[in-house]
Amino acid sequence: MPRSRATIRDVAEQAGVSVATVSKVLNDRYGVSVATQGRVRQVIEDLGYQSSIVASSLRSHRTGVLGVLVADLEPFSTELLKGVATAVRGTGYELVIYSAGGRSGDRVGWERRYLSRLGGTLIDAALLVTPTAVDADSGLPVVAVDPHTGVGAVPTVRADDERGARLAVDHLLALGHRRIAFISGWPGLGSTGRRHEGYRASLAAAGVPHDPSLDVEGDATEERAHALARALLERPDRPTAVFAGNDMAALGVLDAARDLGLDVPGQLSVVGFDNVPEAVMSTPALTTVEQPMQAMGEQALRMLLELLQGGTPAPQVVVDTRLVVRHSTAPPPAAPAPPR
Amino acid sequence: MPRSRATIRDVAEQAGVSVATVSKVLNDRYGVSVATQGRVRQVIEDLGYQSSIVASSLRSHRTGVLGVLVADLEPFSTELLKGVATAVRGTGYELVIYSAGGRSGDRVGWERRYLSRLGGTLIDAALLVTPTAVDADSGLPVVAVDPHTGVGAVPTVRADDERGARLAVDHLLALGHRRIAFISGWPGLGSTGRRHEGYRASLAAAGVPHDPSLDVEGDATEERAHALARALLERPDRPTAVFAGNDMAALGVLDAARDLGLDVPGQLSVVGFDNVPEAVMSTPALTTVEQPMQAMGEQALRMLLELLQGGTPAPQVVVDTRLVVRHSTAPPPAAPAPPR
DNA sequence: TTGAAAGCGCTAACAG
DNA sequence: CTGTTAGCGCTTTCAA
Repeated sequence: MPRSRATIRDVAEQAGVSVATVSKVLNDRYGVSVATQGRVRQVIEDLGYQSSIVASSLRSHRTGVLGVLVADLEPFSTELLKGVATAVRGTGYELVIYSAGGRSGDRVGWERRYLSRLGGTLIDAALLVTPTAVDADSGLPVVAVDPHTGVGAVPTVRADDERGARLAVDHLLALGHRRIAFISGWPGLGSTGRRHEGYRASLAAAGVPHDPSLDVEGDATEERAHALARALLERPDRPTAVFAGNDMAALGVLDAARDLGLDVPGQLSVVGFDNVPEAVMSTPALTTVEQPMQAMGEQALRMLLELLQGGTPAPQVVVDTRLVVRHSTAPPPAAPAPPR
Repeated sequence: MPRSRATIRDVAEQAGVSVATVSKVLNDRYGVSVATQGRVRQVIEDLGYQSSIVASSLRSHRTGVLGVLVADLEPFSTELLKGVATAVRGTGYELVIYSAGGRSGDRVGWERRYLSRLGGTLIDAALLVTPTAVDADSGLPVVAVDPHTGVGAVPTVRADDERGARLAVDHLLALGHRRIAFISGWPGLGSTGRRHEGYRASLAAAGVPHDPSLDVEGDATEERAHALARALLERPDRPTAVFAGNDMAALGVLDAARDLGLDVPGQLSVVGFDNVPEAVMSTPALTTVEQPMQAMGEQALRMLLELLQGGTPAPQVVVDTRLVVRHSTAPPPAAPAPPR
């Protein structure tokens, strides 16, 4: 009985063949007699042998595993991962996920380090979720989902954030709102910038002047949005609606409103962005802009596969967003009837 | 300029030393002059060199990475992972997560295969979340969280499920309910069995006869619980309360009640188990039994670390559960005042 | 203080 | 068809 894990050598000895032969049957290579093959397979079975991914990839420079690098495991990345997992099924590739664990300190360094320590030996390609930077010369096929601005020539999948934001703000405007605040998502993220632009554009198109004091910078946490919203809502000239750069932030706004005894949507309308599962379950259910997170994950993985096969995927795939009206939006208090 | 990633050889050449020396400075070994050290570090910097985890671990049999194997990325495992990520911070270990992607087909095989292909070469130890089976002889330090029944001599962390279930059912009984249905979680999971026992025990202690037709087998999906609950609630002698084996199932019950126009908690009380984030956000907010998922993740990782350091962690750590009463439970319709 | 050499477990020519 | 020979990139004796 093997004390530690069996190696290819153990199998070779037991089967009375060379390690090369074992390697061949392992990899379904040509040139092994059926008899030998059977014998070897039997020994493999008996010993419970499993080849070491590490050793084989070190030699063959192919691992059969795709890496996904995420900054943290939160609702957005988790949804995305579900799509990634779906798309990888049946491709023969396996998936490993590296999470930076939310530490935001050394994002750039973390991504670089992982990419280069793993690349070529541990993973064949990588999917980066909201990466801060990507070296084009990492030598590894890479696809990014919603990267920070300035991330270079990497194939990217992202949502049509600007349009989504306009949809959200147009909806609020159509309800009669004029004082519409914006609490942004993570600064630096491409999507954050585009959603902000959509907000400004929609306001401008409606001839509503932009009030910078209603336009604040948040991140993707409920806590921060909560604090920000509180400050906004305690003002005498408080907004009648808040558009949050992502759902978690919107949930924080909902909380802040509850704290202050403000009825949503009676006294305050709130719109989010993303449509994470949590948005459906809030009280009231959140009106939000949906970006198809799972589909984005699937799409990104497909592009990675294409890259792996030597193809050239589109440099940027933009997926549609759509407004999902639930119960956190209504006309402003004492508003004129909305224009029809 | 290096076409592909720099290797230790490139560094050695550039610095005019041997690879052995580079390896020494890389690993902070004794016996390198300060001058050489500086020179080597400089070259490493210049070349952007990162040692390959794979190659180094192949030789040293130590990787510095801990693996977490999860069947899927759902609310429970995700919460747990947050705790794991917290506990790993500052230990010098890195974390990689392998997800089977929810495919339930070949769970046992998947776990074995991964454990043995990665063990010793890719990960130093593994945390298994709801594993179906663990070979004691995998040769790798392993800790399990809420394993299936029959998983052998592996250190385990789990919640006090039976007590939690009793808490839930006692609460329902105290409110005056007598017809209390149970929709279980994944069959086979240890926690599922214990929660079921708690349900039976609580009923028995109160002298309420057990009605097998109210005791059905679910899993951890909203869909299945929805269907099951629908069937239960359409019966003329429908239960006045449902205790679900996990929150996702409870959410499915809530949905089913909504479909049928049943008011919760007015006409039906619902209790879940886990207290996932989604439970707070449902309408009405879910009364549920909390198991400290993040803490469980932290605990499990600490045990793994202890194992790694040659220690002997407790064979089983059982963490407390507690009832969180929110708004999905109330006395049954037309019930007598609850006994005080 | 340094480097040469041996090998981790495996695959990839190539020769037999 | 099968085995021999060379490594992949790195760490680790052990001599120099």
